[in-house]
Amino acid sequence: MITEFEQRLNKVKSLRENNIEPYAYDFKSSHSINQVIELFDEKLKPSEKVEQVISVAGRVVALRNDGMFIQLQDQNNKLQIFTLRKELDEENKLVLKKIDRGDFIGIFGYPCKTDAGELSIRTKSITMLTKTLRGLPDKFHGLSNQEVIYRQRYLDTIISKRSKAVFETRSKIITELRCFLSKIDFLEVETPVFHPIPGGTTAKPFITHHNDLDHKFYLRIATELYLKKIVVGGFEKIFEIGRIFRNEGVSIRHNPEFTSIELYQAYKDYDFMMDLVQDIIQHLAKFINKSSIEWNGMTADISKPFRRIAVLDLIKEKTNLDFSPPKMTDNEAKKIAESVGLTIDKNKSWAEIVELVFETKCEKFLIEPTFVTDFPKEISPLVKIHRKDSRLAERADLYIMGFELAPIYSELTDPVEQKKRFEQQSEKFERGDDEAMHFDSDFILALEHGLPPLAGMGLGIDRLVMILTGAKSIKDVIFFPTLSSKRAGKI
RNA sequence: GGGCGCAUAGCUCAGUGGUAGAGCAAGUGCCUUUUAAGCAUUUGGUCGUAGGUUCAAAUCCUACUGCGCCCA
Repeated sequence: MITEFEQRLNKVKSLRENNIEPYAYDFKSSHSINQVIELFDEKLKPSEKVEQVISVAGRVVALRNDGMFIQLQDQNNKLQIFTLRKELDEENKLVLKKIDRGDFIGIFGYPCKTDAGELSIRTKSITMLTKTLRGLPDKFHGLSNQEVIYRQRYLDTIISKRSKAVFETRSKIITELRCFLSKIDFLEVETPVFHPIPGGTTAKPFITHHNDLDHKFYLRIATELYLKKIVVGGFEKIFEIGRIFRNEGVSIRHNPEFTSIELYQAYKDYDFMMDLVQDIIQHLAKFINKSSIEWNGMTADISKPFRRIAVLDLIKEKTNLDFSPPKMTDNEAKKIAESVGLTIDKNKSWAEIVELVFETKCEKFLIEPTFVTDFPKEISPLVKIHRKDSRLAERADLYIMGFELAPIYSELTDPVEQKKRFEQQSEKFERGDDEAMHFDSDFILALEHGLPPLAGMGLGIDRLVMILTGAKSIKDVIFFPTLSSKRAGKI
């Protein structure tokens, strides 16, 4: 009884016995596969050959006719290798014999076309670059086991062109985002991941511990408060792209660690920031050649100006419920919400009810890009009070495809008001709301030194990549999504 | 957190109470300008884990683990 793994180990041994090292140190390719295609594909007719030796390297993804035809794959493309055994010396024959699907090889040979007209390289010599001990997934069906796709992403991206393209696009989007912001004079900054007090949003944090300081730290749930301190320090246009950690469930749109960009510009308000967010998203979409996007069976045009509507108007539009009368009590709000079948806890306030009605009755209909504006101030503790309605805050949330993509604020700059809001949040925390904000006196101290008028936004990069690439799950745009560490099955 | 579903060979999957199967991959031999190459042949399994029911369990039941989907 001998397993495939052992057979391959034997091949390693056998190559070494013949003084062939199956794990090479380097290989000098004269051309990438794309270059070979570009230079020779149109030039050659079926059965023709060029008398020029070139070299290419890559991974063997298919073997046909007992190794006579090999599909070689490099980072960007595939190319056929055509080998006539009788044209090889003994050493090369041995290497060819030992090649398995999955191995990395280097080839010296002549560009040619087969009788069937496929561009190939006619082998002069073969070098084993890396011998694999385990085979690739099924060449026709690929990988279908989701768990293996996530735990062994490398197998997925070897086999699935589509999956690989998603990650390439992700990288390009982030690079272009930096480039775009740099051109309009934003400065990229970095702030701590370890926070003594979790802040900047309402979410459950991860807790960790620093041994030497013997101190509890939280992994950041937002970058907001540190970034505002940087603005206090004299920086007017800044952003940070970084990992955020939230101790919450995993779903098609939530990964416990995800990448966000937060961006702040001094002397501006949320109206300005809505324009900027729209510019950024439209620019990135254009950059990857998309004017409309498809996601989960829905389509949205993102080339037009995004709709802007106040949350109270939106609720009116979608449900016919009116929560806008100026002196509406919590109890009146409760009755209105219950008239459409919602169950409302006794202690819920008008603000919380408005939020709930929006989330349950409106959110999912926001397919086209929409800025929902002017949320109740109570549920927006870091946001300036609306200049025209003291119940509301100058906050806008961008929705696309039925989910939230970016919150935008006229940031609260009044230290006394901020202190009051923190106190309210702390009370909520004391009452058992473990997502409520903590009181952060360091942040208040910074505000007391003066934060200029400030517009801010946060954008989930993973979600942006999802909608721009059509990926159904956030896990499809994260190389290694968070999974439980216990391994199922055998590997 | 709740509900539903899935877990069988390296990969993709059949098998629903009675001797564990196929295709691909891998080994051997043949063929040789193939396109999921072909022909012949061989190897490969603690049927996720632990219990239970049964003369008999991959199959039925329970719990657990992992993954997926839906809901909160």
